Amino acid sequence: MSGALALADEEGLEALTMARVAERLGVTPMALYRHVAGKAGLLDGVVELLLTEFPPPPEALSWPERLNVLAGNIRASAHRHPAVFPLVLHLPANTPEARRTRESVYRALKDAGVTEARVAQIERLVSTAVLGFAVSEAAGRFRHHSRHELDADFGAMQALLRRFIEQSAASN
Amino acid sequence: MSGALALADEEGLEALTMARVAERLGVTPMALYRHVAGKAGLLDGVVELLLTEFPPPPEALSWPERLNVLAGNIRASAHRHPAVFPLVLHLPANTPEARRTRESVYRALKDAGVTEARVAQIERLVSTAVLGFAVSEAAGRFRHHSRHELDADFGAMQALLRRFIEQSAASN
DNA sequence: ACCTGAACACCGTTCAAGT
DNA sequence: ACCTGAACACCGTTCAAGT
Repeated sequence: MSGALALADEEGLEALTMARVAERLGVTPMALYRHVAGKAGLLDGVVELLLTEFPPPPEALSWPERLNVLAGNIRASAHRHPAVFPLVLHLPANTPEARRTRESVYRALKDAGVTEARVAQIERLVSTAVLGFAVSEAAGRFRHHSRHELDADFGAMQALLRRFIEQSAASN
Repeated sequence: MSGALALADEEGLEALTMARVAERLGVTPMALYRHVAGKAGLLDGVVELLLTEFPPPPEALSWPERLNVLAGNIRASAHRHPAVFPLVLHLPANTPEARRTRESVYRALKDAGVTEARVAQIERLVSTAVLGFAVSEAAGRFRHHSRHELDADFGAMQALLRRFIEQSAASN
C-alpha cells in the first residue's frame, strides 16, 4: 500500500495501475487480487493510508493551536501527495482513521465553548474549508500563485475559521 | 463535448473514454484526434463546458443576493454533474469562462465595500469554500448526510462568508 | 494459502492510407 | 480537410491450474 502511494507520488495517479504496483512488488498483477479488492480497493487503501498522516494533535495545546497544527498537517500531506490527496473528498469520512481525526476536532470545538448541538455542523464547515483549500493546491487550481501568496491565503482562512468558532461559541 | 458530458453524467467518469465518446458520435476513436487534444483535451473541454453553467448573476440584485445566486448555481451544477464536477479544482481558473465568473465576484466584493487590495484574496477564500463544499457533495464525502442537513450546512456557510465579507469591508 | 498463464474485453495513441 | 484500418503497448479482471 505504501509502495502504491510512492508510485503515485512519483508518477501521478494514472501510473497507479495494478500492473505497475505488482511490478514494484516483484509479482504478477493477478497476485494483487488476494490482497486488495481490485483497483477500487487499491485506491481506498491508499487514501486510508493518507489519513494516517494527520493524527490528532497533542491535547496539551490550546484549542486554536490544535486546530492550526491539524490544518497544517493536512496541507503538508496534500503537498507531499498531490496526485492522491484529492481523493479524500471521495470517501465518506466513516473509516476509523477519519473518525479519529474528526473526534479531535470535536474536542477542540467543545473546548472553544461550542454547544454540543452545533459541533457536528461546525466541524463539517471547518473541514470542508481546510480540505477544499488543500485539494485546490494539490490538484493545481492555484498553480499560478506563489507559495508566499498561498501561505497568506491559508493563514487568512485559519484566522477566519477561528473567529467563526469563537462567535459560534459566544452565541449559544 | 456536450455528448461527452452527458456520457459522464450517465455512466461515470470511467466511462468517459475516447472509444465511448466516438461511438456516441457514430465515428471511430481516431477521428476525435482532429477535434480535441487527446484524452486530456477531452477532459479540459468537458470542464470548460461545466463552467458555462454558472454565469454572472443579474447586476440588479444586491451583492449578497448575487453571491448567493452564484453559489446556488455552482452547487446545482455539482449535483447535475457529480462525476465531472470535482475536476474544476484541477484547472487554474484562467480560462475566459472562469475569469468571467471571478470578475462577477470581484464586483460583488467591491460593492460590499471591500478594499481593492484585499478583493483577490477574499475571492479565493470564498470560492474555495463554495467549491470545496460542492465538490465534497459531488464526490461523495457527504454521502451519509441527508439533503436537509446539507442544505442547512450550505446555508450556514453562506451566512459565514457574508459576515466575513462585511467584517473585511468594515476593517479596511 | 498463495501465485501464475492464458485469455478476454477494453484502453489511448500513432501513422500511413483512403475519400 | 476529414475519417479509417491496422498496429502497438498497455489496461482490469476471471478462472483454471500449478506449488
